[in-house]
Amino acid sequence: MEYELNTENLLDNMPDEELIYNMAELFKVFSDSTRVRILCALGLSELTVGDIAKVLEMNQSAISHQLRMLKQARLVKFRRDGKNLIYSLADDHVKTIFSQITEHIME
Amino acid sequence: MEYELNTENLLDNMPDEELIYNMAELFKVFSDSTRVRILCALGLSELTVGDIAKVLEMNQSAISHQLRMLKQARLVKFRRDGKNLIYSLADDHVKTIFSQITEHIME
DNA sequence: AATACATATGAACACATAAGCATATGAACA
DNA sequence: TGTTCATATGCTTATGTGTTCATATGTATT
Repeated sequence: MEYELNTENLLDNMPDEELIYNMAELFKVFSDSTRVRILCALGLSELTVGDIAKVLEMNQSAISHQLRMLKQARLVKFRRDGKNLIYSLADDHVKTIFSQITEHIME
Repeated sequence: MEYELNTENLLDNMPDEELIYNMAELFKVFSDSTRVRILCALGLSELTVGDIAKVLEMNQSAISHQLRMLKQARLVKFRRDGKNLIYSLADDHVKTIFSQITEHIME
């Protein structure tokens, strides 16, 4: 009788497909340096779209497109102030995740 | 005198470009469900390439390509056992990062 | 040495994604 | 109501990415 991997037990203990998919989707949001830069900037101060564009020296449209993704992922929120939309980080997980990753990179 | 954002202070406090780039690169590794599934499987047990292919019901070549990325990112390691290469998770950060993300998703 | 087996690699293709341009939306204020 | 300003959106293009197929590499076994 040959050794054979018992895949059943493994499969039973694997997180379900939907969770894995969602994880990957969330990571995808962090996987672009423009978005990471936006998040870092917002980590320092709440900012309008125009401000972000200025700080990152990028097109307003590009920033707007990326903010859309960040909103969908619930990583940023915004409030209106006159004609401006002021964006800020949605919660503290964002920061925690960042620090973990940074730790890994630093080693 | 109009309000104007002082971008200098912000820029001074932004992490440097290289770190941001590296962060994004690492997140990129986590941003594909195949890779996440591989990492989950390895979280449960060390496995050969063939085993992983079986468990995920995927092409051996596809797994091999993805393992390459995971190796480059130092998220997995391997040792040889006869004809087989046995892969396992490289360290505990991987798990920590996972749990943070999961928490965020669950909310 | 020859063969079988496990894994890696290169090329090709199909699909996803970011950025820029042009333009639409929508709030503020004259 | 019309104009202005900040932001969002649709379209297009260039670039990147995952998978497959075919094949190479390299280790064990006879």
